[in-house]
Formats: sequence, structure tokens, C-alpha cells
Amino acid sequence: MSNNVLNNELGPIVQKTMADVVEIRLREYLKEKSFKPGDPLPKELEIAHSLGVSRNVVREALSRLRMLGMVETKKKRGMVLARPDILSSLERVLDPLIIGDSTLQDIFEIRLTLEMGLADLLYLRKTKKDVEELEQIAKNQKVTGGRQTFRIKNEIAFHGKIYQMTGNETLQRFQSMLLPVFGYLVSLEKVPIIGKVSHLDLVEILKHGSKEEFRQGMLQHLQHHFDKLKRIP
Amino acid sequence: MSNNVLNNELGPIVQKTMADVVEIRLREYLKEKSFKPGDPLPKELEIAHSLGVSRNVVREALSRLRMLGMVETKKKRGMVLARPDILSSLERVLDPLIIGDSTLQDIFEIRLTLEMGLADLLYLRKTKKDVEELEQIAKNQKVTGGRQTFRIKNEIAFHGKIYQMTGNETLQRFQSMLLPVFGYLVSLEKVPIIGKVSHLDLVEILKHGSKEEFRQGMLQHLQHHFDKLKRIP
DNA sequence: TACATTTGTTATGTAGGACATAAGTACTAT
DNA sequence: ATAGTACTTATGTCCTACATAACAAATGTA
Repeated sequence: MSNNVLNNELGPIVQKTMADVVEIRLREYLKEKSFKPGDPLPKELEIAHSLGVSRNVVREALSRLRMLGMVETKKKRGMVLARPDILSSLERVLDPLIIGDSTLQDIFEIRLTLEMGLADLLYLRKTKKDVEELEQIAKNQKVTGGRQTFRIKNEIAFHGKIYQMTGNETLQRFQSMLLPVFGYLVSLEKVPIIGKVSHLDLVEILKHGSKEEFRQGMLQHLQHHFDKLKRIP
Repeated sequence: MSNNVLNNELGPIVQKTMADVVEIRLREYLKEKSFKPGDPLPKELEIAHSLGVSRNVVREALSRLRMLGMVETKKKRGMVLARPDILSSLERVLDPLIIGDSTLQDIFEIRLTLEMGLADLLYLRKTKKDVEELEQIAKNQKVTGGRQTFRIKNEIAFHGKIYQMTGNETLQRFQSMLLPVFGYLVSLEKVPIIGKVSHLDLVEILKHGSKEEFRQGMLQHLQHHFDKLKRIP
């Protein structure tokens, strides 16, 4: 018998605690009964009794769902299913000091991918006012020039504004959530590298150029990042 | 005093439970002391005593961190900080039936953005073998043709393969995690719409065409999705 | 009758104790 | 010295009790 088969047959032993099991069962229950936001959940004691566990365990499981924003509770009124904020769960674990290097690298690549793909949304939704504000940000950088900390702040403001211009709130929040990750990665570099295409160049393209030109401009702007990517991962 | 200021001054009243507070305090503590994966945490009772709360509350907070994969516990040995899997937290809340329509729309746009930005990673890492496998998937569709359920499966296989070809595991998992969302959105459409550029066309471009040609091809392939996007969000 | 006040009920939030269990650690006997 | 035993410790689970908030019902007053 090959080792591969063995690995499939016996997975790693994960000793689930009761809270884990109850969390899963609750999820299944909510899905099966197709609960919708606003629907009231059973009482803690009812859950505990019907699952044959203590109220403590149920509360640990519920505490998890509450953290994710899946349930909200009010005294006496009981608990209701709620609409979780999908990004708040991400936010809790997105700490560059904790997540591994390979994941960090993956996230960095995702950011590059997103920025290369932004052009379509951007040209669909950019407004004159937005472009003007973006130009102002780009000009600010030009004026103050040197200072490292300010340079980074401005970099963040510029790219953040671009995300905001897409009109996609989730995307925008996602980007701002990734900032600490990039701040961390950038801090590892000794010398700040400036792309061939500047922020002002990008603004100029946004004003008078086409989608395709913007994509090319963004590619040039990010080129030094792409240059450092490994071919075979 | 303007209403805007008022809104900033007094935010909405959020009555945090002790478990919420302890969770936050623990996070801060881990950050301040710059805990790294593998470092042992204080005992439950120590935490409870030093925070002045019951062990129950501490366990609820720890249960949350355990769910996110931030801490792992073994009997007697105690708890250690662990490397959370950033996507597993997302997975728990990514249910199209629960999240709101606007977020659903945002996610859909993010997917389009990603696919439009994939070209660079793809051309950096695609292998001959990958392209051949992709071609096989595309041909499979051509052969069997009609059937709705199979068409969707094949669509998923094709685009999934493209993500896999980027060599970015996080990106790939992210995409496969979004599939239920798109399955849901697609199920809302009456008539399946086929883009002007087919899967086989895309494969052909991957074989002999340039990055830019691929991007244009992908744009054509997704054009009907872009057509339906709202200008002003 | 209409309204205000009080009382009761209920579900969650918090505290604290008890014990089982697993996994080290120290000790003892051959 | 090694094997086996007893002890210790931290987590996992259960139980009881009570505080608190919010709703419901009952009661009293104009």
C-alpha cells in the first residue's frame, strides 16, 4: 500500500472538543433550517439539552458565532441570526507578525493582481472629482519629496484613493486591511524603489488615456515588484 | 455643533460583554509582548485572576482565538500561540444566503477584478503541462456541450485551473471559496450567457499569444458580466 | 376607562466549585 | 539503572447560583 493512500485513509487525529462539535452542529442546523438574518435562535438551555451538553459548552460555541457577527443576543429577547461582516473575521487574523512568510507573499501577489485588474471598474466609475482629488494627492508627494515616513503615507493615500474610486466598499476595506502587511514588507526593503511611471503619470492617463494605457502604466509602476516574483513558486 | 461632529463624538452604544473585553485584552497582550507562534500562553486561571474575571469568561474568549487557529491547547502542557489560517476564518462567514446583496455584488466584482489581473502571474508561472491540462478541460466542454449542470461544473474547473496555474495557493483557495457565491449568483440568471471569447480561445492565446492579448481575451470572455455592472455604485 | 406603577418571569451574563482526563514529573522498588 | 507507580497540573466538562435586562402581567389611581 502506497504512502499516499495511507495519508488519505488516516488523516491526522484531531481531537475535537465539545465546543467545536457544537459549533459545527449549530452551523449545520442553521443551514438546514435555512435561517435568515433576524430569525430567532433556540435558547441556550434548549440547545444544551437537545445536544446533551452543558450550557457552558454551548456558550463557548455561541461566543464564537457571536464574534463572527453571525448571531446577536439581547437579554431576555434571546438570540437572532445576524449578517456577519465578512471582513471583520479576516481582520482578526491578518497580523503580519503571526501569519507565515509564504502566505505573506501570497497576499502581496494578490494585491498586485488586484491593482492590475482595477482598470475596468475604475474606468466604469471614476468621476472628475475623484481624479482631481487623486491628482492633489500625487502632487503632494511631488512637493514634499524626500522624507521616508511621509513617502509611505502618501503611497498609501494614493493607492487607497484608487481603490475607493472603484466604488466597491468591500474591496476598499480589504485593501486598507492589507496595509499593515505591506507596511511590514516594505519595511524589510532597504532602499525605496520608484517605478518608471509615477503617480502623476497615472493621473494623467486617468484623465486622458484609455483603460489599456492605464493598465500598462500600472504595470510599469509596479514593475519592480513583479521583477522580484519567483517564476516557480 | 454639526451633526457630523456629533456622530464622531458619540458612536453607537456597544455594550461589550466580558468575553469581548477579554478577547481584546488578550490580543493586545499578545501583540505588546510580541508573541510568536510556539510561545506558551499563561494558564487560564492566571489570566482569569489577573483580569479579575471568572474562568468561564476567559474560556469563552480563548475559545474564539482557538477557533481562528490563533492558539492551540494541549492538556497539561498548556496553550501556545499558533499560526492562524487566514482563509479559514473567511470560510465560516462566506455563506451567500447570509451575507447581504451589496456585499455579494462587491465580491463578484472582486472576482472580475482578480481575473482581469491574473495575466501577469499567469505568464510568469504557467507551464506547458498546465496549459495542456487547461486545454483538455476546455475541450471537454466543447464535446459534451449542452447540459446546464455540467456546463457550470466545467466553467468552475476551467477558471479554477487558471487560478491554480498562478502558483498562488492562497489565491487559489480564495477563489474556490468564492465558488458557492457565484453558483448562487449564476443560479439567479435565467439564460446562460456565453462570452464572445470561448475557453478554447483563451487556451490558444495562452499558447501563442501575449499577456496583453490574454487580458483582452479575458475581458471579452467576461464582457457580459461587466456590461451588467452599475456605473455609479 | 385609561394610564402609571409595581411585580413577576425569562434568557442571557457572570461567578465559582467540582471532578475527569491527559500528560508530564518525581519517587520507589527490583 | 530502569521500569513501574504515584503525584501534580492544566485543560475539558458539568453543575449551581445569582445578577441583570427586558418584556409581560397585574395592580392601583385619576
